[in-house]
Amino acid sequence: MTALTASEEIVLEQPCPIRDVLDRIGDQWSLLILEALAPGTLRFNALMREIGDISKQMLSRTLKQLEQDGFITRTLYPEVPPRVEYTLTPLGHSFLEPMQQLVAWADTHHRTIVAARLRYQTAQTKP
Amino acid sequence: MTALTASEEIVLEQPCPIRDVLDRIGDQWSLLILEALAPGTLRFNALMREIGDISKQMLSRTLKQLEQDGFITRTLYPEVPPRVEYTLTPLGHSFLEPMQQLVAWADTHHRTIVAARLRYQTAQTKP
DNA sequence: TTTATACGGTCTAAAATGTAGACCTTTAGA
DNA sequence: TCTAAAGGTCTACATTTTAGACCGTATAAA
Repeated sequence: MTALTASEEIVLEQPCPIRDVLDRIGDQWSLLILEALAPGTLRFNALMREIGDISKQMLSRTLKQLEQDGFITRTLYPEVPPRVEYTLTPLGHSFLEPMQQLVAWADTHHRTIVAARLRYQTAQTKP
Repeated sequence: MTALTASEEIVLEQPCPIRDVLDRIGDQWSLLILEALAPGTLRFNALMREIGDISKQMLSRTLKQLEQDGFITRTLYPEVPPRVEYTLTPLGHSFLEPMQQLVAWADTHHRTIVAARLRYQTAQTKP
């Protein structure tokens, strides 16, 4: 019995579609990157500036995953200094549609959540 | 100039509603817990069994955050052994509506993503 | 001529976060 | 008497994230 190949492992590891997809997308940075790319193509450093507080390593790593999963494409122009452009694929765009609903929800209910948080705090500190 | 209180910090720290909400919800477990509670109230250990591979500590911690943000309520019945029930609030339910869209999207596109992943792998290993 | 800057990363060490599993309290049942 | 169950907390270890130095090349400024 031979060991599984890396790709076979990846396929078998996650039997639940929702977990498989959301484990990747729900990781603090993926979503922000996809949103940043929604208006159009951006280069690596432009993405860094756009997002603001992501480290190079995480941006690099997350972009690789998003490319791997087919959400974005990476185009390297062999110039000096090198130019690398990241663009949403149709899959990436289609993902943002249901995402917009979530973003709208967040916008609408943000105040409610902040209020709940404050209520909880005061309830804990002076019981 | 006095330091900020904890609650003031929480309010000021996150100026972006979407990040604020999704940083909490997009953390590997929150979503799974909310989905598990969608059909109805569950007790702590029932949640553990339902989710399967979450640690007690993370379940406990995440439930606390969800309660803090007003997504769920925690009801303790002072029996022995104690009984604790977790239930979605209206806010929690309303959140699941846009979430369903995302889950549906994940379901629909899961195969595409897995395929993209495999293609990427083979492209990398034999260039 | 030397120096600085920009590009798109990688590498390393340290900090933050997550995990598994022992432990706690009280009561009922074997 | 010993075990199990409830809903957690605590500790030690493992994994993940971060900050920041570094890399190679080329153009622009001093």
